[in-house]
Amino acid sequence: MAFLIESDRLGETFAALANSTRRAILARLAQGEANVNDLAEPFDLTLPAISKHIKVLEHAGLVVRGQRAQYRPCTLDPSPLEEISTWAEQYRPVWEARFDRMNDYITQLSSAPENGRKR
Amino acid sequence: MAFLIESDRLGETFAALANSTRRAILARLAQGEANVNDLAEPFDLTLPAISKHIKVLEHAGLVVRGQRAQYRPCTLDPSPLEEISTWAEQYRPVWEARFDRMNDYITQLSSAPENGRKR
DNA sequence: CCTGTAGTTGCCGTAGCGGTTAATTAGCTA
DNA sequence: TAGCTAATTAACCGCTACGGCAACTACAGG
Repeated sequence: MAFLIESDRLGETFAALANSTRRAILARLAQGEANVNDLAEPFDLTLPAISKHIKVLEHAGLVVRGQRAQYRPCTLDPSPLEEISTWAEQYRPVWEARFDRMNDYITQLSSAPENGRKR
Repeated sequence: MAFLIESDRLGETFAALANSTRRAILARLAQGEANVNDLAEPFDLTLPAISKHIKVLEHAGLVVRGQRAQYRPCTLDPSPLEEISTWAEQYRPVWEARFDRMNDYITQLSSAPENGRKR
């Protein structure tokens, strides 16, 4: 009965990346696979907290989990990062145009007869 | 007494982008400046709700506000988008390596003697 | 079977988000 | 001045995020 439940993958990715601990975990995983304890080590957080962060990343598709004995190794899946990069790149024309408009603005300012008076 | 309050600009940007309404507002602003009522029009939300979304975007540095009579026009500031694009691009080597590994995997598959059996 | 190690699940408290309605501020215009 | 339009603020509600602790599951090895 999954009716009209927009999944918003992009939003989920952004939400996952909004947390600095999670971004740090991703950075660590970019070096290669790691267990939960390894990932937890740099942080002043309990293991359950890290476990939950990992679950968020997993749900966002950023982390894939394995199973070897009692270890559940994490690996980075970068495809959502590719997606958000692509999304952001949509706006590249805007931030490149910014300089042009800035120039326009400055030109306007210096050629305008007067500005900023209070009435 | 603002002691040890890490500002986490990147996190704030990601958090702002995590909401689809806010991303839609940005998309609209990419076409050019707009007032709050204009921005609210496409959504099934009250004006205060939109006003709050705008404040989030403003606080994240994604929107700059003006003042003309009773209007407070919004314009897009794309620099945080440039930042997150740069951040994501850090991982490009990872997602490009993925294809190589995929190829390895496919090569393995096609040279393997049989696969996909259920145990 | 018991013990140790790795990790997850459940529950709780605090805080913030996303939405509403109602009231308020700010500026134009008659 | 009064009244209209634009937008924000205030107060409130339900829900979720993030952290902790305690209990639990899962597997390996003696």
